[in-house]
Amino acid sequence: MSTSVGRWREYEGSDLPVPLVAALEAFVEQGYHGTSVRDIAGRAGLSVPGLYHHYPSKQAMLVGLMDVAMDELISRSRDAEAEAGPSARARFDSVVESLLLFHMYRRDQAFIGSTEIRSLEQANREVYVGRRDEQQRMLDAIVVAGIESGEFDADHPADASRAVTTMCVGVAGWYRPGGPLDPSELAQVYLSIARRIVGGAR
Amino acid sequence: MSTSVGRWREYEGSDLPVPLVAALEAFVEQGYHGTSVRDIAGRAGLSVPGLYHHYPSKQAMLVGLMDVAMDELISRSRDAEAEAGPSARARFDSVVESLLLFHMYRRDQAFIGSTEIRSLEQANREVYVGRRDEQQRMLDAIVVAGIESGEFDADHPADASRAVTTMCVGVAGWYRPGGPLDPSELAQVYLSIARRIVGGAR
Amino acid sequence: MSTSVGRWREYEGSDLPVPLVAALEAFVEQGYHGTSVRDIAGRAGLSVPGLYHHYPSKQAMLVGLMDVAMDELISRSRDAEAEAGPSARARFDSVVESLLLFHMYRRDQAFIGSTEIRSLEQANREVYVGRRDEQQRMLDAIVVAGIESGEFDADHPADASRAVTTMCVGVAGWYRPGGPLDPSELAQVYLSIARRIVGGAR
Amino acid sequence: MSTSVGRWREYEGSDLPVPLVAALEAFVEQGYHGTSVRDIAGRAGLSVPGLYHHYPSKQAMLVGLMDVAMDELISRSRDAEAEAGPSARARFDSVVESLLLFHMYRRDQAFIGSTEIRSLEQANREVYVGRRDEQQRMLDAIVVAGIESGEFDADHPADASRAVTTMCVGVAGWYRPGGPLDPSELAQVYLSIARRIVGGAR
DNA sequence: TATGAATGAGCCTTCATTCAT
DNA sequence: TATGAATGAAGGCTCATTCAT
Repeated sequence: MSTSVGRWREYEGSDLPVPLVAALEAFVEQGYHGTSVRDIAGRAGLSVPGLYHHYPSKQAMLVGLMDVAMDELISRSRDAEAEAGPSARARFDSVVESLLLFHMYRRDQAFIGSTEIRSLEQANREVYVGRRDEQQRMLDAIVVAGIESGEFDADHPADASRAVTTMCVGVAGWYRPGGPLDPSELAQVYLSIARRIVGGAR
Repeated sequence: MSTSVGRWREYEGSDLPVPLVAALEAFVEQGYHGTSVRDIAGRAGLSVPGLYHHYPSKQAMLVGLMDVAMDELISRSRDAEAEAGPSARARFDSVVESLLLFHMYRRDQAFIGSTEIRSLEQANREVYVGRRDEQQRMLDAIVVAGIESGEFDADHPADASRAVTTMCVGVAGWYRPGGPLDPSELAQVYLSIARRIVGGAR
Repeated sequence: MSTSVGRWREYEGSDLPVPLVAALEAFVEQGYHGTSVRDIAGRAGLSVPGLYHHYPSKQAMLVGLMDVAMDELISRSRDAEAEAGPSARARFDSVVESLLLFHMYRRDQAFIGSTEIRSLEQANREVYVGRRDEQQRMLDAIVVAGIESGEFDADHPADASRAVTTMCVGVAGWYRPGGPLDPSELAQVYLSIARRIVGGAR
Repeated sequence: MSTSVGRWREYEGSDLPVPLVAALEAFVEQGYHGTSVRDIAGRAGLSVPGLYHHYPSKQAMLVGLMDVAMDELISRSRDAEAEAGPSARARFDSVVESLLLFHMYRRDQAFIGSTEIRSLEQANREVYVGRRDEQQRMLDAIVVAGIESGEFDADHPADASRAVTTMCVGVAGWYRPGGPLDPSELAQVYLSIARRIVGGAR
């Protein structure tokens, strides 16, 4: 998934293949180990071997799901940062907004991406965690830069950065479309909280 | 689990029965559905029927684990609030500190308490979620009180309160004993972040 | 497969169709039931339906393989016998040599022909076993004739004949090209053993 | 299985556990890969998990079967050789008779032991083939000793020894109890053939 | 002719749970 | 109290085979 700079705020329905949509739904409801391949196949309108024609294993579906989500998350947050220009505050606002939007518009994928890491097999997990940590370091660097430039005044930059990420990821755990605020409004609410966490002049 | 007022900061090893300790370890590593009863029995040094002698089902072990944890969390945070006196800021600090300490000292139980809710059977889940929401409402009320009294200045009290809780719960996802800061030091770091979220004079 | 009289000693590469070569390899390595149609198709460089275009079923491939082998075995041993003239000893030598050569030059086919009989479906098995028994009777008759004529002195003609056949068939179980003796030399070694089994003057 | 010297000729019903008897029957009829665990369980009068309570895998049943058979074969042939005293001819007669009796009285186990080697997993196969080769070397050594002593006059000792073994093993492929000759009579017939193969004075 | 996609049936294995002892 | 033995149901996955294209 790649978005042009400026398009990181725009979301359409995910173009996930039908079997992955089915797997995603099932994993969200029941967890990876609580979901049977038969269940996924049923939701996808396929027979079990029909499903295996597209994915060689249940694990491959989880990996596919998590990879697509991580690709999109990284792509959108990079675009957001690139668009923001050099100021740490602008980059922080842009990246945090992109994280928040992603965790609302891609709620289910984001939820699985944070709760099913332990269900990845060793090798897959290592790759995934590496990418996630890289993503975290992007925000860490912005916070550190903002403190060095005097734009932020957090006492513990790494913890502040982690708290912001935790909050953004947490959104995927409770957000449901159809509430009183739409995603961009909610994003502003949580962005204002995130700004408080890193501090500095407002 | 009940603590006297004033003792909510003190933690000893959990007095969980051996089978629940075994189940807890397994659930943390592999998740509820990824863990077999045989695995739990093996970790507990029991035969499978021996385990069933103590708990009627795997689900009962999960419920037991989550109930014990929620009992302790509620008990400690009530004690913390009671000890703090009437000021919203003092109550906020006390309760948030108690949440943070609990999520470090009872990391595994807290982790399971937040990640395996979907593995609870319907009836058990309803009861548990009710208690969790009640716990959340305790912090919500403090935040609202602080805003009304002018102690806090958060624009969106409910979201601020949820952000604080999310951050505290998130601690259980990454905290490991043996880091550079001990739990009480780390609690101060995150408490300072929580204070920023609700704002107001410092 | 048909050979002119006098050519029963001459072997070229088997002209087995590609899919049967693939099936043969796989059956030798893994057995009939241990081999999947996908495996055969892969070895043959065909898609699965492409393979089914040539053979209607896996069973048909086994039958094809065993029929070709039995055709060739019978054809060659008949030619060998015909060439030998009337003497029982000459016919014995000729037929046994042809058996030995066949089990070396057509080692894999001979191996499958003796180990996968139970994998033939009832009707196919009956036909195949009938042909194999007919082949055995050919050697039996020579041994009996040799005893009646005084050329052989085996005490138990049927058992001697079976022992000779068993030994020849057994060759397909261990012979590998590239050893110190070439097939015609090895055939002489085993022919000398066969002669001892039926006995008589040397 | 261990037999005292002198008892290597005596056979009682094999004391194979019920599940192994069931597996043996099924493997003989259908081959290892052609046999399902359900089939074995059914023959054994057990449910499938009941069967797994006793054996951890289908492969373990095959290994169990082949190990028991090889243990008994080695034990009996060693006893037979020990009993025979120093003469090569006496040792040959004794060992070959023990091989023949074993392949009749333990026909099915011997049959599986020679036809399902390729169904053993790598590691199991290596161990098994090592033991089988060791067993073959026992007969090889006797034949060589007999040639050196002048008791035998085979031209190709290794081939003669292999031919004898092949013949003995082959017996398991066709022998059925209830024929005109009982095992000890049949053993004498085949022993006389084996003697011809190694030759020497009679 | 060739193949991507599909499937009913079945594979080996493990599940949570029970019960006689 | 504890456990060896057992089981119905289900697990992930593969089988031989088919068919629309």
